[in-house]
Amino acid sequence: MKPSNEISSCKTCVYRKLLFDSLTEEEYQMVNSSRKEFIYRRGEIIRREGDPIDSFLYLRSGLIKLYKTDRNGKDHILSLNKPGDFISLLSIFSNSVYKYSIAAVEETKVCDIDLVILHKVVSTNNKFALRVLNRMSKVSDDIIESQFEIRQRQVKGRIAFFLLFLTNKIYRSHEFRLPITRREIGELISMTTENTIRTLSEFKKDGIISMEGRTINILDYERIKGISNTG
Amino acid sequence: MKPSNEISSCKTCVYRKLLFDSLTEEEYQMVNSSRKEFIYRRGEIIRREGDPIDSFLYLRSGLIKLYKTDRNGKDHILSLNKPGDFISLLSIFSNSVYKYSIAAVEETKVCDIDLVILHKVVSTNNKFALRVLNRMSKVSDDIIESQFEIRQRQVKGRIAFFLLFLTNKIYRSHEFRLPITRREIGELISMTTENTIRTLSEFKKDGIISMEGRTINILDYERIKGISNTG
DNA sequence: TGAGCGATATGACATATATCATGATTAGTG
DNA sequence: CACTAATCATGATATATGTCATATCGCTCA
Repeated sequence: MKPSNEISSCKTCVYRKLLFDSLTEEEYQMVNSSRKEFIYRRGEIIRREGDPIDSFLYLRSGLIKLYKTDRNGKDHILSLNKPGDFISLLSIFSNSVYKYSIAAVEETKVCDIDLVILHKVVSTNNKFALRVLNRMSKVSDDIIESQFEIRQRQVKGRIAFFLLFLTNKIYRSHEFRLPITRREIGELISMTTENTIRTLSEFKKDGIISMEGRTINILDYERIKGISNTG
Repeated sequence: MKPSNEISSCKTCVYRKLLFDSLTEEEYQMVNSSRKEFIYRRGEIIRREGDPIDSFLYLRSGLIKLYKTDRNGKDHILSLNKPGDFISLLSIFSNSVYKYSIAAVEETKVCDIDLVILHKVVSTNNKFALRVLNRMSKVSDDIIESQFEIRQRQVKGRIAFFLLFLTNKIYRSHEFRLPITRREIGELISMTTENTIRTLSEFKKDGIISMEGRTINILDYERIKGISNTG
């Protein structure tokens, strides 16, 4: 991890209207001056489960995973998050600790705002507080929702669901590079690495996707949708 | 569902200190006067997924389940909640709709506070707002946590985990009546009714629990803990 | 009070998924 | 550039779990 040298500000941030457009000039100055920016490379851990929450994290670019490690040392990925999502969960209001770990799955730029500053702004600007709240609760809602979707499917349906997730939510394209290893896909949808690989190979053999290493092309979108809906 | 006739107030509520002790007399009057109380019997649906959120619900006595119905009509229970837990999720701040259904699994008394009133108090009393926020985020945190615990175990471990949950979190006793059917247990821990029944029977045959209909007695707590930790 | 339905129970069998083994390929690193 | 370790890949087999069938029990309500 290293500090970013890029000159930037919340004002020019593309995600500004998601969050900061309700701040007064003074509030904005407070937030922006306390703000640090960090760059993490693929694999780097941004926060560990149990770390104290002392800042408000905001994903500027890249892709991260939220995950928890179980008692056997096996990781379970809760969600993949892209810019615009909040990383810090609601726990930041209870001044608690992280309930899961956060790692970069590709080069990722993170904004870091001191929690004391954020609290100050939140307590004086009601509109902003509500905005923060909304964005944050979305993260947990999404986790619960996707876990629900995963647990009602079996292997093929889960893989299909995951491919649709990448197609529609992450890349908005039928062609993309898998951002995570097959092992991580397994950790995300609760199945073994072997079965993940096997199922992707099967999809390829059946001609509904093409696959060259990490590069995937959704050839038969409707068929994948069908598998996601029935498997 | 029927209105409760019991004379009660937030002031004398046993859960008062969890939430209402930071209200001024005036705020308290506002909340308490808008407050309605309802009683639901076992099986009654309190809210359905998709219902608009127009009130703040608070569980006074009884036990409820939060659940979602999948595309095949199968229910998946997200959590069992007891008094002191908040039913309304954070979505109440975005004035949205329920993301899951809520049903009573035993006779349950629910306090219902008009959302407009709650918003008013929240926007003027910061301490209260934070309190509400904390209690509400706990519900989603708990759901995510328990789903994580379930998904890392297999059948026996899940049943053992569920028995420990009832023992430690719900009844605080080694002897209790199962609040839900075997089918619902399956819906909670993602397994079939048959396997749920089989596993409970096996635990009984092995002498680690006694079981007479819905009445369970944890005979060998350490053994169950062991199964929960390794299975 | 008894007809009927859901819950509990259990066995036989089918199937999904995990595990283990073994190579080939790829990516990172000195 | 070569070495090492991770990733990807696939088959054989074991195991966990689901499915289907059938029976009893015990409510609930007409």
